[in-house]
Amino acid sequence: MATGRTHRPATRSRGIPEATVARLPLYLRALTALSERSVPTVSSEELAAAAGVNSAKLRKDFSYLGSYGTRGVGYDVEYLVYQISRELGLTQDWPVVIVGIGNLGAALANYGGFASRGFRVAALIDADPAMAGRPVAGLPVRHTDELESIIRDNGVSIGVIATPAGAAQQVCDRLVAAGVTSILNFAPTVLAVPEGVDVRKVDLSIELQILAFHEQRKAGEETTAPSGAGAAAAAAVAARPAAGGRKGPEGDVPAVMPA
Amino acid sequence: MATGRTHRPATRSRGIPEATVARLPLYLRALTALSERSVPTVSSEELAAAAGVNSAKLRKDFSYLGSYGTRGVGYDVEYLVYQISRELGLTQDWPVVIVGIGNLGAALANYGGFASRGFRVAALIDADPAMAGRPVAGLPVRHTDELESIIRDNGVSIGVIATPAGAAQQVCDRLVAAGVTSILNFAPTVLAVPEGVDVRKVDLSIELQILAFHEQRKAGEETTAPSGAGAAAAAAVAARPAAGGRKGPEGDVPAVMPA
DNA sequence: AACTGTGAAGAACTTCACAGCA
DNA sequence: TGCTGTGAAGTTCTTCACAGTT
Repeated sequence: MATGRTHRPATRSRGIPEATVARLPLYLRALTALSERSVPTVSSEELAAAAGVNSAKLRKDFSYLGSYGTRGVGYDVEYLVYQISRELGLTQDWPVVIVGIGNLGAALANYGGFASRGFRVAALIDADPAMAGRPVAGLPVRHTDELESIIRDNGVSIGVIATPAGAAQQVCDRLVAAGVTSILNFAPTVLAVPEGVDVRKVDLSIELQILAFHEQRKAGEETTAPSGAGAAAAAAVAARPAAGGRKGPEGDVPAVMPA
Repeated sequence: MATGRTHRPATRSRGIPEATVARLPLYLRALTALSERSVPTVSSEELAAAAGVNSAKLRKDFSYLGSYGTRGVGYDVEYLVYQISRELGLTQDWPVVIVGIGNLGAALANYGGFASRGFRVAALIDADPAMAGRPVAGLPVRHTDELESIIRDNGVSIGVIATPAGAAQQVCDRLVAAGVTSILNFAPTVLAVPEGVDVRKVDLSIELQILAFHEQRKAGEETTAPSGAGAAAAAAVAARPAAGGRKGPEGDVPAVMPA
């Protein structure tokens, strides 16, 4: 998982497990696609395949929402779209601001998946005065000075941070002070927020690192040489701090040091 | 979590739990920051705070890697950086290709977090002939026709898909056929891949939807009106398919239909 | 004295397998 | 007959709490 919640511990919100909540958007996406093809009903098996999960899990997930299926038949697509949307809070309009309009911020501003799900980009905000007024995705970029008034005037409660890491905490503090209570953080930093504020993070490089981990294992298993061009990056490496007799991984290899 | 693995079931790779693997990049980032500030050692408590997890979890995680700490003292920062990097496979060079050079692809190409962790962008690939040759992040964009040769010539095993949803599966198929075995997918689609290929997905709108879910709960709890400008999106909504007597959520409210 | 490493308990999540209903 | 909904079993992850080590 590339992402994780911060604060607000393992309290199931109204009985729906976090893991289930995290999958509802997947189901919704699959259902929306079926809806567009005018498919009237779908079985747990079919929907599960479309969403990339297994059917027992899907049925269990839906059981937390209520009994919305029909035995022997399946689920009514339109009805389920509505129920899940409502459960996720997507039947209301959520104004969001995006702070940090670099490549990523611009990509987010242009991303169609937001608008189609009730998220309305209320404003794009950047600290660079040269950006101010420039249109991105049809909206004029506003300067950071206006952050507080934008939040208040639009009743924004969700903020997206796409600034460099160094600016993220400061932006976060200002968002929170102005009334934002949910933050989606793309900056590679851990944000400190007060109780009651939710943070979710997306770190692009973390995902790649997890892939690399598994990729490395594959290469090892097959005795295929890793496709990389040599064990380069191993250069800037530390020697064991002190003393000896340390147990290596699995106890089989005695912590070998590189060149 | 915004992300999930596909295929390759719950088999712990060499005894390290998935949940632990997913946190190693976080620790690494925190450690790198300490390293840059020339901090020599760190306790589990301090490092956990910097990484945004609790210390028991961190110690447990590290225990899967081996015994790399010193009781009464803590962990040697440089040494731990090396051990985690090695475990993640970051001590080798991973050439990656990015397919789909829109805003998001460009943002990824420019993202510094890749290069600094052993990921080298071997090529940027786009289907639009008008893009071909145009420099993005210092690299000329190459046309999709060259995809297979680029993969083979550079020994690429990790591919990043940042195309529109409609093109993603086709791109994926070509990547896999050419030898890619790990895919990071930004397109909002479920990708089908053969056994042995890892897919991780990042869906920008899924994260927002999860935030909206929790945000909705907060608003409910406090009897504060939701900050959105009216319950707009509730328009295109289905009526209950047929029959009656269905159990609503928690059994307390009888599945109310909107206007 | 301070802090790691880890068995053991507990919580969360997943999967099984089948009763129950249309 | 076919498919949902769900107790129960199984698995993974987290947290506790303390023995062990420097």
